[in-house]
Amino acid sequence: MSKGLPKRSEDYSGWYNELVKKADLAENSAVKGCMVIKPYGFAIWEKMQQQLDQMFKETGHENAYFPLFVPKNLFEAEEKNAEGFAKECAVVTHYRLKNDPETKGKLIVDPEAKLEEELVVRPTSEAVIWNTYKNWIQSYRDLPILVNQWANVVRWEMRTRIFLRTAEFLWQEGHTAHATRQEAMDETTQMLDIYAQFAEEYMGVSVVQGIKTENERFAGAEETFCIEAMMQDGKALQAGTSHFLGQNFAKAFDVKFSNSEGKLDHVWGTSWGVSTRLMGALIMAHSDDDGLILPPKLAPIQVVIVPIFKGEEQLDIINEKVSEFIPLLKEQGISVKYDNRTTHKPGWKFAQYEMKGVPIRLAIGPKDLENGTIEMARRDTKEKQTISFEEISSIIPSLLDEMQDSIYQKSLNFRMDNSTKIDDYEEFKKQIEKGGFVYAHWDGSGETEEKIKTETKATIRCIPIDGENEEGKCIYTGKPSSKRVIFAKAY
RNA sequence: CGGGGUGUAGCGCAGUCCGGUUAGCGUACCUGGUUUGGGACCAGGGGGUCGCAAGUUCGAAUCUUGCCUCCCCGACCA
Repeated sequence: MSKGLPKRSEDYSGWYNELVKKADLAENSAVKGCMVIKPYGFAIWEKMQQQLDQMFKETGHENAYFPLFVPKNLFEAEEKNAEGFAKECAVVTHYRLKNDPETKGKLIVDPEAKLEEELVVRPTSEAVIWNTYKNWIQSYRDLPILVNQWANVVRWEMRTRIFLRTAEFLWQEGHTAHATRQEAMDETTQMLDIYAQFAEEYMGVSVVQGIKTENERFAGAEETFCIEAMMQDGKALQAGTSHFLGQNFAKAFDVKFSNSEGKLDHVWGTSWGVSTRLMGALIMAHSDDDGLILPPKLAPIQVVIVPIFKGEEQLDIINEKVSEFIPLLKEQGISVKYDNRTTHKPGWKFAQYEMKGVPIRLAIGPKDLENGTIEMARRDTKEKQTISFEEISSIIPSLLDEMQDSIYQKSLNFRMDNSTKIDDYEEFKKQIEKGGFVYAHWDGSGETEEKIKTETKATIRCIPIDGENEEGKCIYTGKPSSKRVIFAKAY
């Protein structure tokens, strides 16, 4: 492994690509557009999953699993949804291979094994799930249905990037069905809140909650809510979406129920998801030129201990000393790794664990044994301090909390510092070039949105939910507007 | 999908233009020794279908054709 990363300031995307590899998170596979998530990267994803899963269950959701394949006739049932995804679908057309009669040892697709009904590899599961819900729902007593699935999906993207946009990715998709519009809308916003809470409290990433414009809305939804995060290069990253589906899918799949008055009505739906893209957000939001910076709550290893020693006798003494306080940390639910391998030098280990973003490093050597101390270094600020053995079990947990908070504050400050209100189009163009979120007035038309996008590459990330109503003029057309929206270049 | 670049040991690269000894270098790896408070040093060693396939040639990493990967730019991207 070669040393060092490209500098963020010189080559941001090169920095990201190298970091993903050097921190052992993931790598490109032999399959076009598909990644291999390596154990260390997957451990972070598992921590995210566990936390999200818990939050879903606390709000009454259950996990289930639906098929990977969607028969084409089901897929096309909801027209807008089908149209929106059609261009990026992988399609199974045959079910058998056979030996190539012309070249020994090669296989060909057996032309006689053509499927009568092609199967679409799910780019999202609304179709197959709503087709199933049809059988599950007869009465208002069957509602609500609150189901989530953890799955993989495939979207045949033209241009891929590890974690941010891959042809196959892992995600969760919640699909709920409700008796009333209000209840479905409440579900939609509840899940958006959960995503925002997860991003901020666990990932330490500050986000804006908002509503997508019609152009950016999920195909088949009546309204799409999202959380938008800002990366260190000032670009936006959509970190999660929650869709109010109205009765669109219920109508497309004929999902009706009798209400308490005995009248038939279509059910109301929502769907919501976050994906392995969150890994990309986590990496890009916090890390520096020395490697990954992980928020303690999602770090697979929270504390690493590195012994510094000459000879086996010294190592034995350190081993013994360390074994005294490791249980005190583990008791408190802290994950600790003691790396007393003799195959690598301390300096090498320091650099490695910095690359991998381990929040706290403890180093203990002969000097410390003499003084009854240990050197404690925090990854985010690189600060080191010497503490006594007695203090370890009390200082570490509070430092982890402090780091979690400080990482979030830094992200929040960064977003604030790079958010500007602008009312002049020329100035707008300059600011978009610089990066960050630009709050500007917009006349509400898709046409204007499209023109601004063509001229500046900026898209409307969202109409912020907590934005104040404020009279103004559209930055492009000068037409009246009642609220600012967020423009930014996005991943 | 269009334009550009790229593919040679685990990783990073040179060699390719102008075909010709045994395909090199750094790093990583293995062995031995000295080391160990920020990516150690010395000596020795192993590892290659030169992206894949076909062709030209006495001879191909090098030339030709086709295919594929990854990266950058564009289009596309709930």
